[in-house]
Amino acid sequence: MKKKPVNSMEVAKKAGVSQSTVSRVFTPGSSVSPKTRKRVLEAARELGYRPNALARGLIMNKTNIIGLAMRDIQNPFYPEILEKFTKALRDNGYHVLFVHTENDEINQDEISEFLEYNVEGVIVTDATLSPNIIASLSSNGIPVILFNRRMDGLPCHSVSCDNYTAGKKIGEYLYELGYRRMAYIRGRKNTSTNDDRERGFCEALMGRGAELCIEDGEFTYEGGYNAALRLLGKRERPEVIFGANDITALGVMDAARAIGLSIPDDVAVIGFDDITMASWPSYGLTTWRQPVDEMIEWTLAKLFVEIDGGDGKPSSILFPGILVERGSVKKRS
Amino acid sequence: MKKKPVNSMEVAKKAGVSQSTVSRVFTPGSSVSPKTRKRVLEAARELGYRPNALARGLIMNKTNIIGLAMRDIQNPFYPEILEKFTKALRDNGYHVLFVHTENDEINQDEISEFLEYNVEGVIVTDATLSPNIIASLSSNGIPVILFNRRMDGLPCHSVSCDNYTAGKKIGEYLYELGYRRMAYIRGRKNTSTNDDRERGFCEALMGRGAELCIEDGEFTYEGGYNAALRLLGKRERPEVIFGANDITALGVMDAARAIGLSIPDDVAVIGFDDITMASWPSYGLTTWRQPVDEMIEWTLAKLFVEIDGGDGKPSSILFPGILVERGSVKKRS
DNA sequence: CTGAAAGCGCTTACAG
DNA sequence: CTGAAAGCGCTTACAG
Repeated sequence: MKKKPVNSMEVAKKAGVSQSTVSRVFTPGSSVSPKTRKRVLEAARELGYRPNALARGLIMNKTNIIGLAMRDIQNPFYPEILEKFTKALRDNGYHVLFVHTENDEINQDEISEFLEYNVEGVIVTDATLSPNIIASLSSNGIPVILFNRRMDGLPCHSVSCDNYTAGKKIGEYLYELGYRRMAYIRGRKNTSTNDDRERGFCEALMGRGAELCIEDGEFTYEGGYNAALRLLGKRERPEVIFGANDITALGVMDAARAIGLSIPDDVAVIGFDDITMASWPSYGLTTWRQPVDEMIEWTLAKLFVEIDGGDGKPSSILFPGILVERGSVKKRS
Repeated sequence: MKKKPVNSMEVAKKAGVSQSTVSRVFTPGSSVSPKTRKRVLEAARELGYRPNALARGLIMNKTNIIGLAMRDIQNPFYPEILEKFTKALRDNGYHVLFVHTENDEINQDEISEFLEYNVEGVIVTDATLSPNIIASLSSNGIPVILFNRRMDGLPCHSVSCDNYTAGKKIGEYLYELGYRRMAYIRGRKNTSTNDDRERGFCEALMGRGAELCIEDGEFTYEGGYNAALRLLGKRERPEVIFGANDITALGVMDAARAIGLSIPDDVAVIGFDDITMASWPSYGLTTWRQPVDEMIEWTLAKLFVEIDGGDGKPSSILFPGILVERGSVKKRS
């Protein structure tokens, strides 16, 4: 059913000029006389002409496409990220080739797509790339930016919240509030977001005489819910549970309530991310806010510099973020 | 910083064959001797060659790109849709050019992107297109499928839940349970999802001696929350509130609780969509489940038929969906 | 300011 | 089975 769209030659004929001239009219910065321009635009409008981005991309070696790979779209943290990236990229004249990654590590097929379509850069939000895949991208001169994942020693950029320090501060915060029996519900292991938060949290507690119990939660609501059930069913249940992200913490809150516990009196809960739902009255979750806007801004700035021929030196940045106190944690009396 | 990727000519030289042969090796169904194929693949692997999808798209007039336009990514209903579409499209060899629409009606710029990149089809989830934009797509032979929006008399396909009948059944269900003072919280007006649900609901109640009060809610949590506050502050508050979608209904539940009302005893709540959160223990929202998988399946089947040269006759389908009873509504005693 | 021509990286008849 | 050549729709030196 696909008809051929009109091309610049047809417009040229109609306007009585050469095809080169038509091309110039649609190339910002080219010199065309106002009269000719008008005639060409007129003809183009009548014919419904639009420059073919593929042909343009081919000859200019510039596609204006950015590859965006995202894994956990169901976690409300990410749709917001996707929306903001898409909007900002469009404002800068770029388009988004969207890939949903199934696993923690983005695979070869998913990357091939980016390579074949000659994307100008790749943003990966919550997945990692194996060193040789990053190499294959960067050997093609395609900048890669890891958003919300940290990978040291690889030829790509990364931006995330300073999860280690945040985890530590959360530990200290809870300790100072009087909590001594704590639990942490992990996200997926081997993700820097989880590991850094976990490490920071553990270190804050070490040698202070606080108990710490750890369960697996997979960064999901169900994971948080089930882990909380296990934790809260113990003889000595934790006084506070730190969920590796907000969606986990929401699961914890619901589990606690389901077995008749009240928050924060029977058990306090703290999360990480500050997704919209954390502030919903049903939850009022105390959490650590990731500075999403700054992180996105940095990502794009870096991306555009690299596309423009930046030095390609891998850089990595951590944004602090901030504790947001709501009702799910209170000072122990 | 962008280096040129290796092209088929370089591979040809290395393998000692013509460029045509290299091309054939990468074109499924072309005849190449096993020996030659092996030599070419070897050379390609060593050089890290990948066929350039843009050049291929240009010559074959087939890009393998589908344009996907989505508006309300923040509504948890849609990330799931996005994930499923992306996955299914990839399984069929297509890639997704993602556009986030800012307004209810998708605008010219957003469509230009699709046109310029020669997408083979367009899926629009929760936005509408003006007739002349649809015309410009279909005159280029690009099939358009509206997902979760109904538009009659336009040259495009549409699939959605039978919102009118569902709204009606919800009205009857509530009536039969003994509810007489009801409220409906609207989604954005002039969206078929809202209008059909509203119309069905109203008609079910008409002439039965039930009261119906309507408030605006914009399909958002905040909208639902605030509308509920208005409704529940009245002298005669409604016995049940129907939120135009689940996220609205969740806002209603939180608002009701915030002012000390219990659900469903003081006020019952019903939603629409059956998003994951509707089944969370904190909510247990009774709602109407949209048959998302079937809707997606139909969309893709139709899309592929059209791409293959279908008749282009606009078709429209409604799936019934089903009532899912949870705890937020109960029989009135 | 404008046109003729080369070339981006491919696919595909057409010969052989 | 394989190669030479044309062509997809553009941009951009190069002349004029």
